[in-house]
Amino acid sequence: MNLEEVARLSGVSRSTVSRVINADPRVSETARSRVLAVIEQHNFQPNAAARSLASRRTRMIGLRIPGEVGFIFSDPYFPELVQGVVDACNELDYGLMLMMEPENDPASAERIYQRVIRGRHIDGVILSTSIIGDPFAGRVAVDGMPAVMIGRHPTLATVDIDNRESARGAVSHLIDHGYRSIAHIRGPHTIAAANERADGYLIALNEAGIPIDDSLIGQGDFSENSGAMAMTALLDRPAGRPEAVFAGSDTMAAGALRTIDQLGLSVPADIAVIGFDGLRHQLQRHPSLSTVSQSISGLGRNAVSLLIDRIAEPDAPAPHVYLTTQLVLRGSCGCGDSVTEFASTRSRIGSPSDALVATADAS
Amino acid sequence: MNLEEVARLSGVSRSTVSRVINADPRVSETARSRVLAVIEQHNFQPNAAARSLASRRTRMIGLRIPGEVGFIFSDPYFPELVQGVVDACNELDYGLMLMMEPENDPASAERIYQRVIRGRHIDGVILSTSIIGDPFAGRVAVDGMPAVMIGRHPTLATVDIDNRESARGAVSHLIDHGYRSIAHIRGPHTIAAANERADGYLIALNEAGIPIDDSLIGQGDFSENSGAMAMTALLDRPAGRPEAVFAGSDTMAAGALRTIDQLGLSVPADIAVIGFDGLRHQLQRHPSLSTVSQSISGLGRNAVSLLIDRIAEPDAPAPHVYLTTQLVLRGSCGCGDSVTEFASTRSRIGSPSDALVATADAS
DNA sequence: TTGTAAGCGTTATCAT
DNA sequence: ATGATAACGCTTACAA
Repeated sequence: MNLEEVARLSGVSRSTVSRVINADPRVSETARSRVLAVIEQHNFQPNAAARSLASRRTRMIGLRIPGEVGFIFSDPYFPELVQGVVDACNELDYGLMLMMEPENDPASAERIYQRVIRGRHIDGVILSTSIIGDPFAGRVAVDGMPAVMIGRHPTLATVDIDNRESARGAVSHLIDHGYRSIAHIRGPHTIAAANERADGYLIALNEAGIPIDDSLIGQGDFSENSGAMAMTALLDRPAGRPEAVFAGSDTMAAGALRTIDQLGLSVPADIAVIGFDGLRHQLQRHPSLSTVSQSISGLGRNAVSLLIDRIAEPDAPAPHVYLTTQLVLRGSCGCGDSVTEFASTRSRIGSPSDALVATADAS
Repeated sequence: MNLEEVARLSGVSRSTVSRVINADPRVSETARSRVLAVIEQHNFQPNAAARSLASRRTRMIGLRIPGEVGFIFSDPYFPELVQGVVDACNELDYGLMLMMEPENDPASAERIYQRVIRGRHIDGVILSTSIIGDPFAGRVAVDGMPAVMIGRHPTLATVDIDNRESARGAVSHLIDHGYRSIAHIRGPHTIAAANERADGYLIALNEAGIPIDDSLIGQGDFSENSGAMAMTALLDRPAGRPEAVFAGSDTMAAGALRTIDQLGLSVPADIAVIGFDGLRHQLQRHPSLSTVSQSISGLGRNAVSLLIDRIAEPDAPAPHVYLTTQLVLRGSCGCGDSVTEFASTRSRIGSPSDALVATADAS
């Protein structure tokens, strides 16, 4: 069954059937209803490849998760992101192609790139994490593939949160509690968001006139285990254990809490903890985790709608959208448990508050 | 740049270029090298839609995760499955389309089905979870879409583990420890694997002559929280707390352990715990979780390769493949921590050991 | 409002 | 081994 046959059965031309299917207003009611009846009766569905070939649009977008993030298993970040992207795709009748490169296989990554991007399997692509030095973002621009970065990028359209200001706020809050020896468990230097959060940590200390102590900065990779190990090192410092720790993600915070528990220390009495992400998961424990909450699925949804816009108007200026975050105060930072106060960064289109990202016009 | 132009630049016909691209042996070395040079030079990549239209194959497969599983966030099962599927797709140069239905929106689910399956966006589909009464599996067969079920199904090709035998083994092990009051935290009745694991639990008790006590069977939904709540109820039983609990998933076991911790009870002294899945994640805690370990990514990889086979030979008999599981004994069941013994179910093609699944010929 | 006809960029068949 | 040429099933001017 194809357009031709539907046309024959409804006594109209192929073009008219095509118009009906594509909701073209230039069709008479009688023709439309006849065609729709035939379509209904035969449960006809137009062939995707033929549509794509003729219209030069596939109604598919890609979600690219870089090979550098080997922590997909241990961090609920990606499942939540995918959920947001999928939901938006479903609403807009777009298909989603998952592009995950193998971790250490550039040849394979290149094959995937060629087939999917240059072969025009998709109309546009969402890049999920700003990796320092990642060539992918530059290439899609060269190949004329519409793209949206979740994270920061000077020329691509972006959806992001203000990582630096959010982190600064969290650490300032710890300082307000009276803590002065505040540690940070940071993510990889190759991931932009990790650097921005570390920047926010430094800024907050500077603002309070607290000297920076490098031994208070632990290195993690966003996995729970790395958080636990970094915490172990921080508690072993010759200079003594810190009064508080700001973890670059809730998952690393969970690891830190595990270490703290195992050593028989208590939170927040012995050491206060604040995380970053606002994963539902971390609500369960006692005391529950204070954190910078962001809507990860919201990032995904916004990225999709932005991308669809850009597919329609590839030459419009690339917008940079920033979503709000909330500082959610619960038990682990020293606030009474079940207390929830909010301090929001502003949601806006433009540049983050510190104006470090190259700006672009709003859409 | 298209085939035509490559042909012109290499001084051959379009057909020859097509043959080169598709590794057709009937091309002279001279022609092949000339064509390859031009392709290389212009970085040519054939258009996916045109290929699909002419060849009637898209080189894309779908992974369908049913809307019934609302627990995607809280369970690392799906990320790991996706990883296995993606890896296999990458190796075989197939693209992966994610199909996740919204939870309570049949109309939207239907739209997705029509567009993707009937519109022939994909060459085949992997169905990720056997849901009782789910019409999807039946429909793909009707629509002539090759499919592989991860789980059980009478007519479709399947990749699965022997849930019942694995669960029986785990519970038998608890019985061997001397426990007689053994609880089970089970998954939803709509999910086949949950029922099979519950069956295994009952069988093990029967074999040992231990009477079934319904109050020892807690209901969960595979989320950590549901495990915690079920455990709370089990510990509150008027008949007293059980000596051991077999959880239908590691995630629910983690919830149960949380409850046990919070009540100040200790594992395995006060209560022994065995989980199911073998998530890396659960290795970290003390005592670490004894569990039935399965290779979730292996299920995904096998499903892909099986699916590709079926796309090539849709009329071959549908194989049922069973992967091994291991009973991994660590601290939580009462075995000394760091002790690891293995009891494997056998990996095989055919029917599970209890022969409850309709059999099919091996491929 | 409708139909005609020319693509879209491949693959596949059939000669040569 | 190579080249014409006809599909593949749709969209989209352009005509009517």
